[in-house]
Amino acid sequence: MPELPEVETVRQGLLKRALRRRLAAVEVYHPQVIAGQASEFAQNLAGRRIESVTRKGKVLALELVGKNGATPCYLMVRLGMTGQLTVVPQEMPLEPHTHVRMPFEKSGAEIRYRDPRRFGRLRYCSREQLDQVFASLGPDAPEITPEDFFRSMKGRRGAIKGWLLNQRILSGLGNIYADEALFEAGIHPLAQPGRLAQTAARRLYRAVKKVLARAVALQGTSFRDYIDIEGQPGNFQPRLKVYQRTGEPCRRCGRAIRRIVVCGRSSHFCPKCQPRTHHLTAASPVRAARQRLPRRKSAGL
DNA sequence: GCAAGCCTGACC
DNA sequence: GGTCAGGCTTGC
Repeated sequence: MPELPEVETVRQGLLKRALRRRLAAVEVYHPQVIAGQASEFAQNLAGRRIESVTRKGKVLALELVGKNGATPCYLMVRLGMTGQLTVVPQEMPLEPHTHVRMPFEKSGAEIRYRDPRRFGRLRYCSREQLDQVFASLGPDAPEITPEDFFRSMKGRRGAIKGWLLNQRILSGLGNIYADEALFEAGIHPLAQPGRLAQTAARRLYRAVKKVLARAVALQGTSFRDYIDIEGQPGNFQPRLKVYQRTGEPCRRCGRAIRRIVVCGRSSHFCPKCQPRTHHLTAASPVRAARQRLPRRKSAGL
């Protein structure tokens, strides 16, 4: 699952393999992965040259300029769950679920977008539109200051796990690194951000940065689908302490790792290293009742 | 049937 | 505004 370390690895790969390349053409095989009109997307990008590749959180942005050096435009990429961007020889047979091809001019290579579950999106946009999307995201997780981090926790009563996953607060964490950071900090996924002790909040701040830095250094984590630009998997899997290790012994204390669902996401934690303190154990009766009843669909009724 | 990121919409 | 469930999708 591409989270910040995986997206950053892809960005670095694009810098190496796609920078200053001109797109000879843009072919879309599955318009569903394009935000907006696929024909417009293809027409606007074809013939342009990749000038830079930036990232905020899990969002990638390729800056492209036309031949006349007119206003640059942007190719925004969200990989979703199973999205893969690769740079491969044009003659390489198309893998199943390849939705977009962008062959380079004067090079035998091309960029391909493949995405079996099609949760990812490619979007053609202006600088203003890109800025809008970036502005809607909280600070990139490795960049967030302690002041912003602690301020955003104030008064928050929902689960810390959901808080870490909220891209408007800080951007880049997904399920893997949220679980890993909470383990690193010794905090239970249901703890309340606004009620964390100062020491715990500080541990979490450091844990987020540490876990992400390590994962970036190891080119990310590959579960099923993630690969980098060259098709290589990441190397962080052996360093995972809790994620997808339900029932296995904690690497710190030996207790069996547990799995619970928090905010609809599976959450893995060590019951001994991440004790259930600093949060209300009693749910309010109203909320408990709401959770018991499946909500009715609003459409179609 | 579950996993995931992101969006929408319901509820307080 | 905060919070969270549900839906999308398909390979395992």
